[in-house]
Parts: sequence; structure tokens; C-alpha cells
Amino acid sequence: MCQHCDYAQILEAANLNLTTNRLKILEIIGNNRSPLSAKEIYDTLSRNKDINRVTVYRILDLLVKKGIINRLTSGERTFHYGMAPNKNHPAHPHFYCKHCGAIECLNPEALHIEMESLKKTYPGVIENVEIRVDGICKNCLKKSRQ
Amino acid sequence: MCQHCDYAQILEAANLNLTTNRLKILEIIGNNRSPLSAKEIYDTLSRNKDINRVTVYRILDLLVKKGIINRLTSGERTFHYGMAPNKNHPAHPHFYCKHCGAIECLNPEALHIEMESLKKTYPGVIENVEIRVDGICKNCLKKSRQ
DNA sequence: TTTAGTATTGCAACTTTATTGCATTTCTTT
DNA sequence: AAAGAAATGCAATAAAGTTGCAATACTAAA
Repeated sequence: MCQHCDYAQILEAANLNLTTNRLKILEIIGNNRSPLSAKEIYDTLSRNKDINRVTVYRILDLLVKKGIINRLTSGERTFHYGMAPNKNHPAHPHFYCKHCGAIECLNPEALHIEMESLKKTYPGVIENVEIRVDGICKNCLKKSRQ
Repeated sequence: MCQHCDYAQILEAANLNLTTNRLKILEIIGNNRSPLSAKEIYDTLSRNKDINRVTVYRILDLLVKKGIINRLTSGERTFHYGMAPNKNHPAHPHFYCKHCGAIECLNPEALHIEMESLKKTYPGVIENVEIRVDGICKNCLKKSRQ
């Protein structure tokens, strides 16, 4: 549960009309401790409200386009969505467990990455860096030892 | 074109029977300067030989499982395959162009990343780190300026 | 060399995830 | 209240990858 983000204000600041669906989706993403798939978001929403899958996809696309959320790749074929870096949510790497598929946010300081030289020398535009650490998570490791 | 890798030997070292398909696929991947999608590999193979899509997928899965090649995520929904780090192919980040979809290998030294502290403190097993830089490549930038 | 067993490949059907086109509903603004 | 724009729903489609099973090819023992 993020205490700091005013989601309605974030939407307004991006010039988006404030709709229930947009707000709900943004809250679900912002309040979750790890990035969620479209299906997870849809399922969560569906528990309380009748909403179409396509609407969820469209809102996610919109929020990504506006730079409010980030579309992350897991080691699987599904995208996951988390808050884009902002003043309350610093950029951070993710851990993907090959065994159970869980995605976990790592500490922003978990690994230090030096980007400045690339930004200076790269002949195109750099917008985003995604760092994903793959392996076996603590829980799965424990289970496999039993 | 990699002058240094003996692909047949790589397969043998992994205890895999040497089949034409496996060798061809490994050569296609190893000799390309950027990671390829399954479809690209299949299309390349198909030009000279009758082969089934599924066979390509199965061989790719096998080579990934054996750690010979890496399965990389682009910003899209398709996986790309490149040589796993070995003595001729050092680990390196990739650049993904949001505009044209091209994936480009960056210099292994392009950005320095400090992993040691994470490896020491992370409670699971770390097998691999994937770094993807997203943005607009040089070519697309040039076009958009015209 | 034959034969049994194993490994590899092909084919068709299917699954999952996401996207598109178009109709309908809802909202906004005058 | 009405017109126009924005948001949503529904059905169909697309793209990428996977599965089950049959057919073929390879390997190794008798």
C-alpha cells in the first residue's frame, strides 16, 4: 500500500480523464509490492466489478504510453506492469524465479549500474533500462531441499 | 560470423547428439550479430531445407536448457536467442528499439554493473542477469528527423 | 546385419496472451 | 437537452509457443 502516491492526481497531471477503471487499475498496480500481469489485474478488478479484459489492456497501454506505469518482461511471455519510476517509486531491478514464475522487486541499490558513459556515447535515444535477475527464489530453494 | 566457436564441439560437450538441425540452428544463432527470434531462425532454415516450426522450437528449448544459448526478452512478446556467455562470447547488454523493434548487442563494457553484493546477500540462487536498454535507435532517429 | 529400443522430427490441434474493428454506452460541454 | 468525444464491451482475429501422438531415423546390442 503506497502511502505517498495520489493516483487521481497522477492521472490528472497526465491529462487523462479520471475514470473509475483507470483509477482502480492504477491503485492495484501502485499498491502491489511486485509487478502484476494483465490477467492478475483483470482478475482482481473482476472480483468487485464487471469489466472487460480488453478495457484492462487498453488502460494499461494508455498508462504505459503516458509513462505512468512500466511494462516489464518476465522470463515468460507475459508482460507485467509496475509503477514507472517517480519520486515515490525509484527505479529498481527485478528478480524472476524460473521455478515458480514469481517476480520480485529488488532494492533500488541492489546492484549499482553505471549508465553515464553509455548515455553519452550511444548514437540513439535511451529511454529506459530494464534489469532482470533470473534464478531460483528463496521459497523454491527451500522446497527443493526438502 | 564467429571465427572461434566450434559449434559441433559445443554440442558434443553438452552430450547432445550431433544432428544437422541442431548444428544449423546453433550456427545461425552464433553467426548472427544480434539475437534472433524463433521465426527468424525458422525462416532462415526453411530457405534451404524442409523443417517444421515445432522442431525449431524444440531445439531452441533444448539449447537453452543446456545453457548453450540464451533466451532473451525484447520489449515485445517474442523471445530472441543469442549465444550464452562463453569464452568467445562475453555477456553483454542489449538495446531494443521501440520504434523498429530491432535488437542490438551493446559492448560488454557499455555499462558497468556491480553484482557482487547482490550475489552475496540474495537468499536465492542467481543464474543470469539480463540488461535491456530501451529507446530509439540511430536509424529511426535519423528517419524521424527527415 | 538384423532387430529392438531410443531419439528426433512432423503434423494437427490447442493454449495463452494480446490486439482490432465496430457497435454501444457514458461522459462533457455547450 | 443535444452533439460530439471518450470510454467500454463484444466478437473475432492474430501471433507465438506448446502438446500429444504418430512416423521416421538413428544407435547399439545380439
